Amino acid sequence: MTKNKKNKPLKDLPLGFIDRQEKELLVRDFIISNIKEVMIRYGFKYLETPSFEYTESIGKFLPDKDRPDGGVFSFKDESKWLSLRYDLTAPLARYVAKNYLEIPKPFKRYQLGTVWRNEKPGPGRFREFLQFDADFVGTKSLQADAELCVMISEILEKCGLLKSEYVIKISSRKITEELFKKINIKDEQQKLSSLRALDKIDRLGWNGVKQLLGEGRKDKSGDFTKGANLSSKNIEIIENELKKKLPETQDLEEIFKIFKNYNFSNFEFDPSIIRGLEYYTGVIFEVNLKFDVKNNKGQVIQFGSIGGGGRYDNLVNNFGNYDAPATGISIGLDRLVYALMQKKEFKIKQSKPVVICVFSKNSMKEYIDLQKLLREAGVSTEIYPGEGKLKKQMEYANKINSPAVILYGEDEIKSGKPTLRNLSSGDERSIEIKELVNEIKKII
RNA sequence: GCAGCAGUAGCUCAGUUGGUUAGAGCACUAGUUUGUGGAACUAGGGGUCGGUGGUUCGAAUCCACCCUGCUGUACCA
Repeated sequence: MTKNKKNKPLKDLPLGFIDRQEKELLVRDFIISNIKEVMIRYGFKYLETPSFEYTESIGKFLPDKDRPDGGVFSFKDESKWLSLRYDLTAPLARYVAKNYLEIPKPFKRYQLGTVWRNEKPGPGRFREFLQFDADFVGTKSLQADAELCVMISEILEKCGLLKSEYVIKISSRKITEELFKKINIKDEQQKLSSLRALDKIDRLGWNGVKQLLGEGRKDKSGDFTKGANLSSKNIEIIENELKKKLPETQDLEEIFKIFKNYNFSNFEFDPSIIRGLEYYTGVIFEVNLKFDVKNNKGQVIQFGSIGGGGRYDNLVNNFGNYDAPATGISIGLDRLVYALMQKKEFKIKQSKPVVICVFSKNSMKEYIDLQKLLREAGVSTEIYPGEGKLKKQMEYANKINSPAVILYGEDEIKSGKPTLRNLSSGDERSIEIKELVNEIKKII
């Protein structure tokens, strides 16, 4: 405990940023290794792009503002604004536009990377998080869209999920497009707020959504949200259309046929899937987990999707004249980790070294020889990394969940038989050095 | 951004209608066998009671403003 708190730097983290512990990182590593393995088998190229991009390269909306804010972290460098990327799709579009002549067409790439969003964090949602993206650029074939769904399913199942624990929900922007034509909504703003309203079905239900399509909605705290102001007749038409159980657009009919060829059935047609992003043009999908996810207080929370994607045929085009229709998927890895950690199967071994206690600095050579012997045999081992009484060393070993402690004091060194103490049972035995590895392996 | 609620030790919280040096549990440190952890016991460290200003003889407690957090909602290109 330090005195004199005044003028000390803050030990707090900025809003929405967190330290991540080993337990979580190991699960993440496990997922990543599965992703890489699947991506190689599916023939995707591995790409990395920088964290920063010119603001104008990853968002067409900012140039005339003197301060680009609204969701991204930005700063002005010399004369240009730079931003931390907020997703991996915009940088991909930039990459393809920049390297169009060299890359194979179609171009398949996957990427793992941290993205940043300057938004209000929520449970399991942070301002810095890891995303996984896989995309096909330069093809209109729905084979690509279908393969993304099959591929993500394979990854999830490799990670240990059962078919009953997740589902891919599918729809198409063409459905809402035709719907707007049918009820004759032309105002872009009105279309947009209608889409946003529809996007909230899973959370607010049809009741809430209808309020948002109409005049507006008052939430639990008493705050009022203005709606899209559609007529009640039109709202009714929308509801009826979107409650249909069968797809009526050509792209969906086709992709379902492809799923059949893959013998892939773990999907659901759900016309209420919208996806917030404006750039989608066709098939859209969302990956939803079906088991309960709890917060740290043990309450079941509304977890929503862990990712999704869809077809965006015009994004690359924004950079120039290359016509590069594309489709892709993004997964929020940290959210997936958060959910998977709650499943019992995910007890991944953390590092728990055997601790060699230090009795005397004069015996360091002997400790090091033991340590070397054990480490070379593949046993996680450490010499107590400090000084202090045996009691303190035992407390340390206990704290780090060490399986065993080796006592190698003067007497033991003289007789050549270290004492091995099993920390879970408390048993203590004198062991020949050549038997040490075997004995320890029994304990671990 | 908007709305509601909250802010007392590292953590979880108590603090009675404003009244002396602000408390507990856990955690931490040191002891209770100078070679033995997880239990127990003893002692100890650690708080400008989120901040600033005000009301009052007196404020953790009342008032105003600000900051931060939680929840809902919006935004999420």
